[in-house]
Amino acid sequence: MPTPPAYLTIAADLRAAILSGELSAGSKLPSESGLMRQYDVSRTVVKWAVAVLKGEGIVEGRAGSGVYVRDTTRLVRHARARDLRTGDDATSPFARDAARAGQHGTWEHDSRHSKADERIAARLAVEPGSPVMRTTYRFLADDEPIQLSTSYEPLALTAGTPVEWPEEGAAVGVVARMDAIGVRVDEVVERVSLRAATTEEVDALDLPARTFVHTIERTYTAGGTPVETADIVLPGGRYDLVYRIPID
Amino acid sequence: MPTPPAYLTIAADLRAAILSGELSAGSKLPSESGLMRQYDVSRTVVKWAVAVLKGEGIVEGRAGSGVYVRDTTRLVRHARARDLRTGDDATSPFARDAARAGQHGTWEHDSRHSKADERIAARLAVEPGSPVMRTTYRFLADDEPIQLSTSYEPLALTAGTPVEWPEEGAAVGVVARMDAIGVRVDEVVERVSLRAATTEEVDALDLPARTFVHTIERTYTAGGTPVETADIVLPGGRYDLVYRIPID
DNA sequence: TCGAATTTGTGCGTATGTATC
DNA sequence: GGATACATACGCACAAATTCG
Repeated sequence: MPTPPAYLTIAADLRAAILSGELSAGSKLPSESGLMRQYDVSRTVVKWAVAVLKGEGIVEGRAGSGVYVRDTTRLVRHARARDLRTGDDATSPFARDAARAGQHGTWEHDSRHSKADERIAARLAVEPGSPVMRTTYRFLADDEPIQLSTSYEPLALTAGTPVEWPEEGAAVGVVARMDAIGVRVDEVVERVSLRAATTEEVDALDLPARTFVHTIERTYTAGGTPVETADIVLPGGRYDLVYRIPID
Repeated sequence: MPTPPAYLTIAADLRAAILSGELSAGSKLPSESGLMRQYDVSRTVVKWAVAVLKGEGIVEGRAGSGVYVRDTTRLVRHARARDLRTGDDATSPFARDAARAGQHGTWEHDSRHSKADERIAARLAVEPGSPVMRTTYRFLADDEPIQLSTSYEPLALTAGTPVEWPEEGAAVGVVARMDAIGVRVDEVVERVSLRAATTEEVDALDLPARTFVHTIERTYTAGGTPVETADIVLPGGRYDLVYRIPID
């Protein structure tokens, strides 16, 4: 049986200490010098060990200070029919999820007219170049950025109606807004994927470099016709996604 | 404007070449010696650059051979009411997903009586230590392992019935099997999460070391009572998860 | 079959820059 | 300012796996 390399052994030890709670969120790992002495290895080995944990997203290095255990408390994003079918008293699904976690959910948005590129056109079943309402969102929980989203709606559907501008009417949420113009949304499809965060996402979400994100392609349809599609970006390891699907 | 470190520049160059298709799946990256000459840097820098890409799961090193671009074609796992409500002619949801991707889906399983630990007991709403049927699965697409799953059913529900042993009856899938004993499954909840793969998962799924996996906690309920719960493990970056949720 | 060349994996030592305390 | 800590980088060495003549 081959012995594992030293840097993996050290990484495993530190990981176990973190998962057991011995090293809690926010606490500092032993310094590189300390680990060098403790394991009698070179700085190279220590750096590779810590790099493994950084790659797993469970620690974060700060130059001049130390390496710290990241907060792993998870937010939960719920997707279920009941939450989407909102009434007049509704708040947004995001605000509700934040409230469930005891946090205060807010968001910034920016809506403007745009044209569908090939990817969005295919998802909305319109011609490339068709006019769409494009809205970018940045969601904050207790003032920390926690979710990005870019939403597209075909203007052929909403132009001139009271819900043309997503954040300016009384109705909240795609289902309620479409309902207000007589469009009955009856299905939502989400495609969940995983990839490394881009540098833009690292900046916008205040993430450590080289972390992972969940990406969700969400499309609402009414009678088979897409009425909204969105690209949603969530920090990986900070979110659990919960789907509740009725059967029959 | 600070210039990015050399190793990130090299990583970005290689990543761009991969994403653009210039370096296609299965092709070999330039050797470390080649990159050292090309960028006029030390071997250390090249190794850090490649380590970034390994951490992103887009390349894979093979000692003595080279570093290769990983296959990024994605399987799609569908979760929707229509697929779960299977009739007599049904195949498993997994086999159907594989067929959609033009692959041949098979699986191995191992069922045995067991006792619910705390975690499973909470999910099944039974007392810890209660008897359960525990079934482990290993799913293969074209003979390559692609998914792991461990399923638990309370024996209080199924013991002595024709569906006690999940893979031995005529009915396929949880919904159809429960239907056969008069239990009407009406909801499934899935919680999707993300974490680094364990060494066991790396072995069982034939993954390169230190990659990510999606984990899904799935629970079927009938009238609010849990009838089955499962832990599902999928290689990150190889799977897209699609959820289709009816509204109203 | 064998051995040499190549390539990655692991590891040591050192140096400089820069952020933090 | 000085001490400490991490980030980046150079050079070297040997082991292990693979490739290929």
